[in-house]
Amino acid sequence: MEKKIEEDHHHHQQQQQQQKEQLNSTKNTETKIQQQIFQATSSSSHMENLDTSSDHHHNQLELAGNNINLSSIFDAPVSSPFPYSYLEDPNPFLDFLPQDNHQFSSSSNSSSFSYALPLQNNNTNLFFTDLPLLQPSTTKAASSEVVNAAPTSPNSTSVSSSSKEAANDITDKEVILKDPEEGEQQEQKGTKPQLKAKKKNQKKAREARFAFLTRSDIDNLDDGYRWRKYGQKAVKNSPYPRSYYRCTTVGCGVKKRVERSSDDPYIVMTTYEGQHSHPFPMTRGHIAMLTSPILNKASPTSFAIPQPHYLLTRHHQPYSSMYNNSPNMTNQTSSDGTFVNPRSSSLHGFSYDVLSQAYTSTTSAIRDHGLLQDILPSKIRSDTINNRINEDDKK
DNA sequence: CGTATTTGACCAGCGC
DNA sequence: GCGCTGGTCAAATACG
Repeated sequence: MEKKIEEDHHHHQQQQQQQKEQLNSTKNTETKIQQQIFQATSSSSHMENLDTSSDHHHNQLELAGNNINLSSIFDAPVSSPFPYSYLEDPNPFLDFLPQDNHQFSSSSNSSSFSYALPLQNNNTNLFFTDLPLLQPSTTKAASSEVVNAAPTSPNSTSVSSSSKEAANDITDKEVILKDPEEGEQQEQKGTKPQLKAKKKNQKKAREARFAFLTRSDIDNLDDGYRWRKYGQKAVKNSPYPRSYYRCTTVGCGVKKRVERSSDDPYIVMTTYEGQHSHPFPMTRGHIAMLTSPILNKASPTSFAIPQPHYLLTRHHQPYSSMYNNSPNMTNQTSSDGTFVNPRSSSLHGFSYDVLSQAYTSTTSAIRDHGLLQDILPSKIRSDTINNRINEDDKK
């Protein structure tokens, strides 16, 4: 059994290598491919006939009639699941996007463009980022620059929300997400009984999750925080393993899981769990960036000053695919389905509002999902693949 | 040598 | 109760 897993893993690694090579060869057509991906996801009819994962732990994808509730991928809301760079950067990534009429649209001269496609009956925020094709070593180097000199904490905003367990027991019960257990958990390391107790507690008060879809060949994206990998597991029905990371900051119990889509190896799903109990570790590059006037409108490729890797390389440019039907969001969707930036490119307010909106609006339907097979309905995934194939055929 | 990663083992939860 | 799977631990290993 284990040998088989190992063989599979080896096979997966080979696949990944091949796919990375493919990535380079298909890079030029990415923009169009990406566009098709989201055209596919924009149709509500594509939400029909979804199959669920055979993963018994995460196959609770909700099907309400023909409508899949993507919001259910979140166990619970989380206060600012994104690191500083997403939520508190005064020069948010939205500023990098085309902003005509505050609509996100495809960019004809760049592989970076964004779509945000509101789906019916979906409260979920699926953030897509369009990442460059870089070597992991580069990311690692950027991460190593991180120092503790941060100003504000992403945790400063509290979000009213509900957890999965709460949702299971008490529908629509809202709880305030805090992280009082994180310190305790650190202290409990030691004996196995303690570990058991810890795990039980974790199960009872499981941290919130926030899934983030990214297009990249880099698995462990540099989001500005420092992460230590503590595990890796083969994922059922997926050729790609899932990696487990924990924030390296003492006392911070935030975790993240990283896995690739089994159907689209270009898509990486990062699932954040918990809240950082510390300020965002700002790099020197960050400081330089924050004071740089070029950030607002300049092309990312024109950056010349030292900056965090993920910003230099447009790591945090989202597809901005916000699946959200909250009242506030509804009016921000144009008739053609194009997402309208509700905050006029002010990410600072935008993201928090979007997140809290989504979280508080999904309290009755939160289940234990959050991993890739749950967040990307198979129909969408298959559409993605089909579109990619079609694109290849056109060449 | 300190830190990060790898990886086999272990545990808990769930379905049957 | 058993088997499967996800999640975590921690010793071994790799790396800078």
